[in-house]
Amino acid sequence: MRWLNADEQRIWRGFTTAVTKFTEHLDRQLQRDSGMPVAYYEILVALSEAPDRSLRMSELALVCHSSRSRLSHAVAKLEKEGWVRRQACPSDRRGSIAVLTDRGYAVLEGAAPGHVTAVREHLFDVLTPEQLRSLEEISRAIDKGLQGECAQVRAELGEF
Amino acid sequence: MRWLNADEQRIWRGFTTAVTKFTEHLDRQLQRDSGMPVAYYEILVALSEAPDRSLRMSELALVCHSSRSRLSHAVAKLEKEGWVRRQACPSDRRGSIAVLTDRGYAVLEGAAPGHVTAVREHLFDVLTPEQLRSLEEISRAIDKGLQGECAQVRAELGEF
DNA sequence: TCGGTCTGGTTGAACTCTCAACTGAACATA
DNA sequence: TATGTTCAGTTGAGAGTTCAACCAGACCGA
Repeated sequence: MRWLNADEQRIWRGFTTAVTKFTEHLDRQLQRDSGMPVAYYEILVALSEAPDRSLRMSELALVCHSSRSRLSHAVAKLEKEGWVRRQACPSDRRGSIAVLTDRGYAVLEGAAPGHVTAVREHLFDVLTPEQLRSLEEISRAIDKGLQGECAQVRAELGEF
Repeated sequence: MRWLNADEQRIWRGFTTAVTKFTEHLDRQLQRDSGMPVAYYEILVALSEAPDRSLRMSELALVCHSSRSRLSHAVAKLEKEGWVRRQACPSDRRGSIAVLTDRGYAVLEGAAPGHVTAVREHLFDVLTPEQLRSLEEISRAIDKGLQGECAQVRAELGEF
């Protein structure tokens, strides 16, 4: 087994530090200004972009990179807030369809500007166009390298 | 306020997707193979690298980019496992020093190879040297752009 | 049509994290 | 020495996540 050498360690720690701080900042901003965690925001976004502002739970889980369980709990909470409602799936009686309510849409409209601003300020404004191109490639490479794993998890646990 | 354009959205989503999948993979691997979340692993690493394998709680929080509260809960758990113990700080009676036990060190030795392998497989092995250099710069830029925010949070909440 | 298996989704318990409140010690000032 | 403030760390409650167990409907071969 090969350890990380000094260069690799520096890169690794720099990367995790940046990602940790960045995601925590976004989470804190959204929680403070709109009272919801990023995970819930992403559910609302996914629904808002779907036809009829609705998606089956399994589709939604896929889009949000969320486990079924997590999504189920989250949608339960969002439903209690009145931002989402669930309705039966006509074609498959096992299925359940999450629908973004008007109130949910309004909340999303209120939350989006602050969130987008935070993303812009701390990602797009601090990187050069060249670095952004590079970041896209890097993301794609990491994602691709993870395909196998995720498929395996899906197979083993019926998750994702 | 400026929304993200199509290019920016593609980059943004690619980035969050990659980061989410990557960190979840690491967390799952460590939890499955060594029964601990990455956050706890990082505490053990930080202690193992400190002189006498010990650090004051506040130092440890700083190194781990963790809030005092989170760290306190985490160390309580690690103490219950017998991987860490707390002792009084001689120079400041408010202080508390976390010490990595031999058992804790052994657990870390057992967990490290799998974790490092996962990091290598899904980060260093999928990126070119050029991309790694670029990633380091990108991380540094993001981190730097967040300095102000973190200082502000520190000031407001006495956290970090 | 029956039984077995797979799939979509939910649930509860255990765990981790966050936030705010709190304790006790240090420090500064009068 | 008394008082107010700051600092280190802990605690408990509430919120979100994970994991495993579960239910019910769909699917499939005999």
